[in-house]
Amino acid sequence: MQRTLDTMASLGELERSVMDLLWSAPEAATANDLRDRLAQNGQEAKDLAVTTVLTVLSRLEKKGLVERERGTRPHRYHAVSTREDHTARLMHEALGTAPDREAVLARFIGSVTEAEAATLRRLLARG
Amino acid sequence: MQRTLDTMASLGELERSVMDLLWSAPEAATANDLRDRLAQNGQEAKDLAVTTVLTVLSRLEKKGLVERERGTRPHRYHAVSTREDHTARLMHEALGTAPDREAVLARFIGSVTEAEAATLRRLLARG
DNA sequence: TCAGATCTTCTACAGGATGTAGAAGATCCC
DNA sequence: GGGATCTTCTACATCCTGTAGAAGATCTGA
Repeated sequence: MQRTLDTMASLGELERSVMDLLWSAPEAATANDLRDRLAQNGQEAKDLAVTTVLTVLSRLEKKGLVERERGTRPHRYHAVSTREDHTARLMHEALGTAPDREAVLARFIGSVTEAEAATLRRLLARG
Repeated sequence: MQRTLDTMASLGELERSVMDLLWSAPEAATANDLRDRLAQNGQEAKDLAVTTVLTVLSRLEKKGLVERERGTRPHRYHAVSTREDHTARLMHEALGTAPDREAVLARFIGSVTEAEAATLRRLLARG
């Protein structure tokens, strides 16, 4: 069963952890960097083989979420887009799956906090 | 690997097709109804065994997306929530995965059509 | 330059999710 | 009661993800 574009966006747990690390650090990281940081992640600390991290990075690369610099010797990896862009795109993809987008937006607005609503008003005002 | 709540929301192709049928018809449907409708779906017409449809329905039930009326003899199935509610919830879940929700909303607004932006303004105005 | 260290790629396997459906058990109607 | 209809159980294939060893590639100090 082929995964369509949108379902591809759903990441596994480890894939997600790696993306979180790449997203929260500004610098491109090596597989070893990531391995070490994963080993020190408070609650869900994972002591993984570097090859495991490399495999995950390759898969993320194939999914288009990560890019690697092949020039440097320990390859360096970085997220292709910011977490915010990625998340916004996911939201947009979800929105796109429904025929009546306005109705979806109506429900969505209803489920948003007042603070978020205020943010939205502000963003939509100067637009 | 346990699926978290949000990843559970990502459906397979057939599961998605069945949900689409349940969402677009007002009446609760039997497995046979659905089987027949799947067999007449223009492009991606699928000629499936009824048991296949039943299996999928059971799985959707387990995921909380579908409810079945056990009273009637051919059980009747219907979606638990509307497509719009479901989609809005997905969007909200996506939003929840990012620490900086406001930044996500900003990107999201940027990717929305003018018509949708207008809808949002209207919805947010009377709030 | 060469050998040990470091790094990457290949290959592999396990477990869960999904598509698919037959066999067998349950229920209904004539 | 018995054939027809319906549901549940069981099963298998494939894909995705987690996980990592083996083997190949590359680098670096002596």
